Amino acid sequence: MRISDLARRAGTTPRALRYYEEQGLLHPARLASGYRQYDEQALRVVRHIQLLLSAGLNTTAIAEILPCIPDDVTVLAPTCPELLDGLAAERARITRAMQQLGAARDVLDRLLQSDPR
Amino acid sequence: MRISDLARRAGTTPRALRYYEEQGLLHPARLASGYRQYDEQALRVVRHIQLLLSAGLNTTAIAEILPCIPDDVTVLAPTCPELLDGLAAERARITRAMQQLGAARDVLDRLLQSDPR
DNA sequence: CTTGACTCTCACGTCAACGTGAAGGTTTAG
DNA sequence: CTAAACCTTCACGTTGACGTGAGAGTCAAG
Repeated sequence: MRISDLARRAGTTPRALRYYEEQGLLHPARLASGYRQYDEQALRVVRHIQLLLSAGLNTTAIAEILPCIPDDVTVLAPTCPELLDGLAAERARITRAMQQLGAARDVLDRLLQSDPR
Repeated sequence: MRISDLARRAGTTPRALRYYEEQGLLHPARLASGYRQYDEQALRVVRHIQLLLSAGLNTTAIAEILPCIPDDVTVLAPTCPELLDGLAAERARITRAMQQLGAARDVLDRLLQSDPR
């Protein structure tokens, strides 16, 4: 699978995929021509990257987490133990972010409540 | 109340407060010396700004929303009707963001589940 | 009346996740 | 065999919410 195929299937751009590789998140094989070659597994990895990015993790944190995410999603990983503290901290950060989003949504709801429609 | 007092009470910096003013979010009075003078109400406004910023709204959107938020929080605002669509869109965006955060947290939870402690 | 802690207004720097050409090689359909 | 449509590697540009001095005025205490 070539870069723009994967980009299309993941709903992103070739540039983003090259950037992920530059940050150590993807490691595609290379053809003799230099073209990047992605396998099916790469699509799931990219989806994980997008999810974690949208959760506010940066590429550095994701680079540490990704190797701990098993290929087969139904099987739990032998979690990298040195990351547990960091992961718990990120989890707490996400929970706080969700609470803040909820509070912000409540503010908007107070305004939308008097909707004349 | 001077700028660094408000900054301390709001857990932010003078620079951020000047930036908010530059973006039209705050309108402090000025002393003859040119010093900014903030009233108690300003603290609540700053908290609203922080909340909405953390929810992913930019200063432009917040500048439109703020005048619709009543001083007395217990009273609903006569909502600015032209903003309803934008507010609803932001609300939807926040809901999606919360869902993505939840999904990302689930990913982390799968990894944390095998915590040996 | 001076010193230290504020304050003011420019104005450039930062950081992360890409966007956007530039200049050139590769693949594939006709 | 050629032209379109890919791909490659630099490398600089963008965006938003500030950080960080620079240079200068202001205020409160001793």
